[in-house]
Amino acid sequence: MANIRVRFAPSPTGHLHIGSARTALFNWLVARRLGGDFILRIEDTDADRSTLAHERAIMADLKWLGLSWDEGPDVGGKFGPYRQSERLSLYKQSAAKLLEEGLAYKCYCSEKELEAERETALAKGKMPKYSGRCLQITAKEEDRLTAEGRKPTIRFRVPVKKIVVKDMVKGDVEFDSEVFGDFILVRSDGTASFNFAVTYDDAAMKISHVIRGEDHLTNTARHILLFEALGHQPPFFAHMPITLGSDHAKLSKRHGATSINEYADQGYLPTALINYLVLLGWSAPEGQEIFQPEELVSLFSIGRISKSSAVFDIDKLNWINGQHIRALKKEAFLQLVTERLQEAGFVKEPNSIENKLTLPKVAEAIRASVVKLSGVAEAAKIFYEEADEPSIQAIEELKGDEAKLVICDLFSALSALEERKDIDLEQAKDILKALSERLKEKGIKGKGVYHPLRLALTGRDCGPELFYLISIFGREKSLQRLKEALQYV
RNA sequence: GCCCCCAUCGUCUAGUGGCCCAGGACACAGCCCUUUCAAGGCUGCGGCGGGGAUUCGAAUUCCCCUGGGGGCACCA
Repeated sequence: MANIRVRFAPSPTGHLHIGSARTALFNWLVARRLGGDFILRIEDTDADRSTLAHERAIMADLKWLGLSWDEGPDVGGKFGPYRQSERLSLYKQSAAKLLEEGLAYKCYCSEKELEAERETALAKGKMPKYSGRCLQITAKEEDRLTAEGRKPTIRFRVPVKKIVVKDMVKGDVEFDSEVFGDFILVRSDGTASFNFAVTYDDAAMKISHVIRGEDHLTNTARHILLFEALGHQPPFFAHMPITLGSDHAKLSKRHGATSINEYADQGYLPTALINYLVLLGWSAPEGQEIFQPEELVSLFSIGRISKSSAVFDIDKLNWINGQHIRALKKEAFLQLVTERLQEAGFVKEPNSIENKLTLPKVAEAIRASVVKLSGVAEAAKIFYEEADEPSIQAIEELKGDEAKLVICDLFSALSALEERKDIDLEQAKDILKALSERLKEKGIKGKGVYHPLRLALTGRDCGPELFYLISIFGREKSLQRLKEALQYV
């Protein structure tokens, strides 16, 4: 199959939605997998709702996800322009031609009249459809209506026939064109309708595969008719199941965060989001579940897209994000942790000598417990804030003779170290090992050793491993904390 | 109301007539590891919507029912 060309065609009416992102992803995967082109086309024919700011936001979201396009309004391409608002004259020309060929006609019906018609049809239990009344209109009537000030729309004269959508996901789907009436190609204000602009552009831009949500399946029947009228071979179609919320209704704002940027803010990794999104409706042949984007590119196939819609499950996303966080290279994770700690105000000068030394240790110390990046500050705060006031229960625990012995032991071990010298991870481990051996002789071990130390150092009963604490705090801060703890003893 | 799509554990899914008294993952529960939490490991819980038909044999094919979803605009 030569020249694979796929497109993602969002309307710039908001941020990039989870569902749209998934559509974009599948298109991108097909393009990258088959060595085709991925085209970004902005469908802004609805001037009231479309804004340039939204267009930019969507592009930023796509870039954040790592979905790069080969042609688009910003990068150009051979088939531009890539904003439908800039293609209006093309649509007009095309519509004029259809009019001339008798494949379309002018309709002078007002919105009010159409609304009344629709209600009648609905009441009678029919699929609402345009009657085709204006098809019969005479030149005289036309003059009269024009004189009245009516501005016509241009309707497509839908041929009566059966249409088979050969869908790569759903299989052959048959429609009877009689169920949908002559639909509008050009609105009375002269702008193209969605159905017309989409079809015209997919033809003009030589799109080979249209991959979009299942909600467009009925439209596709119309589009096929239009492709024929336009004298074009229709592209291949793949309608993927849509994403549902937990109540099994189409995913929307009331289900919580639905736009990509919200997930970015919460600290989901773009690779994790991609990983999760692809799993909503696609599965790898070997059952693999965790992938980097490049792996997906080599594994993806339209044939393995499932037919039924999937429910968005935040628990699984969280798990996948954790997997991706743990798979991150040390430097990459360090960078992300540093950013979050700066935002939290814990780190002012990431390049200071001290931070250069401790930040890598902090990052690794909290890595296993972080699900989302938004949890970084919380997990790392023990290193930057004052120790918690020990609870009454903790104080009770510290009061024991054994606890006192343990704390004093570490105190003297640390005191013996050279002042102002950094305690590295290995050294910290050695110190604790030696301490544990000394105390073992006195019959104190396991929990009896480490628990009091953790309480003394952090005031908490959970957190990263102790050697991290000592190493990151360093000699002075550790001694200080131990001394403070001793006052409770 | 009409048209279209879909139907395997709570959720995401594997499964294309015998390999399936259905496999994996998340979640949940228990155990192990561990000073703790987390991570990790192990075990468990849990499903082919119902009814017919085809067949020696159906999760898998066909029909009906039921259920869910989508569409039906001078919105995209």
